[in-house]
Amino acid sequence: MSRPGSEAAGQVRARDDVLGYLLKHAHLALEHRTQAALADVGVTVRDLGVLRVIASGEAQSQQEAAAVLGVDRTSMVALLDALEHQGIVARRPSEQDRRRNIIALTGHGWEVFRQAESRYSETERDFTATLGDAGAAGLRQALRTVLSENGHP
Amino acid sequence: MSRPGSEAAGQVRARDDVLGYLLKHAHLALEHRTQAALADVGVTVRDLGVLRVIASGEAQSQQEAAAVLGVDRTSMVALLDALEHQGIVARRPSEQDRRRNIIALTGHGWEVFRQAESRYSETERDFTATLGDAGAAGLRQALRTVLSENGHP
DNA sequence: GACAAATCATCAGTAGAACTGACGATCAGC
DNA sequence: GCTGATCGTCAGTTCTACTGATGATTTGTC
Repeated sequence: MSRPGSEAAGQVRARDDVLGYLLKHAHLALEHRTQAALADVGVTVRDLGVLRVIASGEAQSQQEAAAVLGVDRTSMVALLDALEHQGIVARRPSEQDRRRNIIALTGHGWEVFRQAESRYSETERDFTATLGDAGAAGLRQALRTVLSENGHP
Repeated sequence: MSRPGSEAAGQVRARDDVLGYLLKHAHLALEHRTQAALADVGVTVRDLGVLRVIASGEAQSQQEAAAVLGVDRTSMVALLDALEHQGIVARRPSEQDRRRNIIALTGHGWEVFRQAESRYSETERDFTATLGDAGAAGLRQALRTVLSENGHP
């Protein structure tokens, strides 16, 4: 049991043993490096996430994209407004359901996406370099496992 | 090379292969579960982080705590204001340097911390249950490695 | 076919956290 | 003793997230 006082420190878990801390800061560090790598492509990390779900076909409508990315549907509006204004994505009403907006990459959008994804892959490879290929794959697999076991789509 | 069109999807990396996505959502999922587990203790996830660096002795002053946690020094003021108001932490000016505030847990603060940390540990164990002890340790180690290799204290 | 309920995108307003720039108080170097 | 730097604090700005409402449209029910 922890006692108040200077000797108690040894009984408290060090911060680099706390999974929440490790996940948060690993995410932050990678995001920070990615942001720098994407700077001259003209898109942000958030944008790249949106582009990815559109390009992969995992999402067709705005709400699908929002759900996959875990962002609010109302935030997606502004996010797409900016991308549409840059000529990277285009919205058109669905023919089956005219309430929905089908979002797609423009020709220019594909070029931007290809370039941004290339920069990102490079950054990620660099980020996990010391783990080796097997270690990086193991890390991904472990994260996939905990996510799927904790109610993730 | 990616071509615009419906056949391009297969050539785009799936989202659950993207490390940034995995890290972000794993962090979010754990934070979400922790928040629920801490609800009736009366502290937030952010608070627990602060309590931990104080309890472990990793930080004595406000700025040290802010630096370790990666939060802004100005945000730390409000964070500590709330904890002090709840009687969980106490500020006193350092005797060596009277610009600095030494922050410490009160007796009640230690009790709250002990309880919150216990809830958190349980949540974390549950979160990584399917990985097994070795798998969870491997995940932590991999995260520690990439962090230290990417300029982290 | 007509009506009620649900869904999609949007917008306005609100709340929270991060960051900037400034301030007074204090310390360290010269 | 003076100058420059550091610590905690505060005010103001920005960014994101979330709530609640709206209009347009679809789906289900009678």
